[in-house]
Amino acid sequence: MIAAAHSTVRKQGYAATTVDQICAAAGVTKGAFFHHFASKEALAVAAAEAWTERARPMFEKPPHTKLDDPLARLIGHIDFRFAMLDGPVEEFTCFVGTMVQEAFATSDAIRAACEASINAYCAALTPDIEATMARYGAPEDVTALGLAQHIQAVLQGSFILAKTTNDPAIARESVTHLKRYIRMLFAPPGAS
Amino acid sequence: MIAAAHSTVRKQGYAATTVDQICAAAGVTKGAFFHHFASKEALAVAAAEAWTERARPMFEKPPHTKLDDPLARLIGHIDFRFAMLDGPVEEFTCFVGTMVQEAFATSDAIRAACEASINAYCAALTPDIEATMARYGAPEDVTALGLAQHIQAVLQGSFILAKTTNDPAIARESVTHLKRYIRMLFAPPGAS
DNA sequence: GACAACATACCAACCGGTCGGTATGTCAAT
DNA sequence: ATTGACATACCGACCGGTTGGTATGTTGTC
Repeated sequence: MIAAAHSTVRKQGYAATTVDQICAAAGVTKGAFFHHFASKEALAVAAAEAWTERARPMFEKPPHTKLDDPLARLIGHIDFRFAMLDGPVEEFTCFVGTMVQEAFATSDAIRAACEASINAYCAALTPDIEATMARYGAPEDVTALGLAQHIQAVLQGSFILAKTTNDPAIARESVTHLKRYIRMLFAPPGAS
Repeated sequence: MIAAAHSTVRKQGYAATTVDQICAAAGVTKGAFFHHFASKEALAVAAAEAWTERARPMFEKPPHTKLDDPLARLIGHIDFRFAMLDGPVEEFTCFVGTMVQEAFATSDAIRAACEASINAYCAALTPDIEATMARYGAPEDVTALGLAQHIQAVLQGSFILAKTTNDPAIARESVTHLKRYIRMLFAPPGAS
């Protein structure tokens, strides 16, 4: 049911997704749904938490996570996210990013759950950024968490652009700019 | 009615916004609504087109548009967008960005209207970027339109982050990174 | 008197959520 | 080994309210 919510909401948004649709997609009845979740909102919260878990392997599995240089790991992560920007738009966009757009002002429970999921992503990115900053230096007002949030912002924004064109190409362009920014940020001054 | 749609959709999303709500906010009856618009979807398309017009003064009015240096105009625009990131989240976020998230897969008319609005924004930004590239140079695979789209992506992404925290601060951080990126991109090589 | 610009009343479909009931255990006392 | 008390998981018909949209009436203007 949570998986059904993920795919349906990513395609249609939260409000347009009905409980019946989720039930049909998950192959359960409405009785089963309300046995496990107190409300549609409760499912949304649970699905946001599950989304965090679903994203975790991204920081553990790929080969680039084993590299020695923290900057190489960071660039490797960007490349990894770049490679994900392929195929139908609704298969690489972010569930919590989609949902929080509709719910931030109407359901604080959903908003907070989405915030926690985004925070977890940024927190997972922070150690490598910190190590990179320690090794390569960085402008004074750059913080590891702030840069992690900027990476997240570029990804979320690229998803929106991809939705407007219904094509991942425009999203890849933006992530390429992000990669160049990070390279420049940590390049020794004066390098071409 | 279009103004009512703008504010209501920005706060609640498209699907959660009812025709009755828009009528109430605009102070008209349902009869008047369906006299002017064939459907809720038709209003959405009209509202997306109106959004483009509403954004236009942004490229003509502010003082920075009169500067001689194209890079200064570009940075001035980023500063201008930065300054907008203040107050309640639903008052600076993007109507078409919010709407396309929900409608890209279910209504191609709305998706196309949102795409046109975003395109208009990027096209308005492109001349200054082109002039900047001509004067200051740029990496080979950078295009003016691509950079304009990246700017748009960062803004859209920062809106989403602001929605998760219900606070503009996180969005300003991201735009600060964007500004630094543009500065670095067009800085003479070897400058600190 | 024709026509645009509304207002009012209404409708069928749909929505989230409820409710009585059933099937299948589990576990302890007999 | 049987029984009764209770818990969990689930079913699907049903409900009150809401939704986008329509049909019909009214009013002011050229």
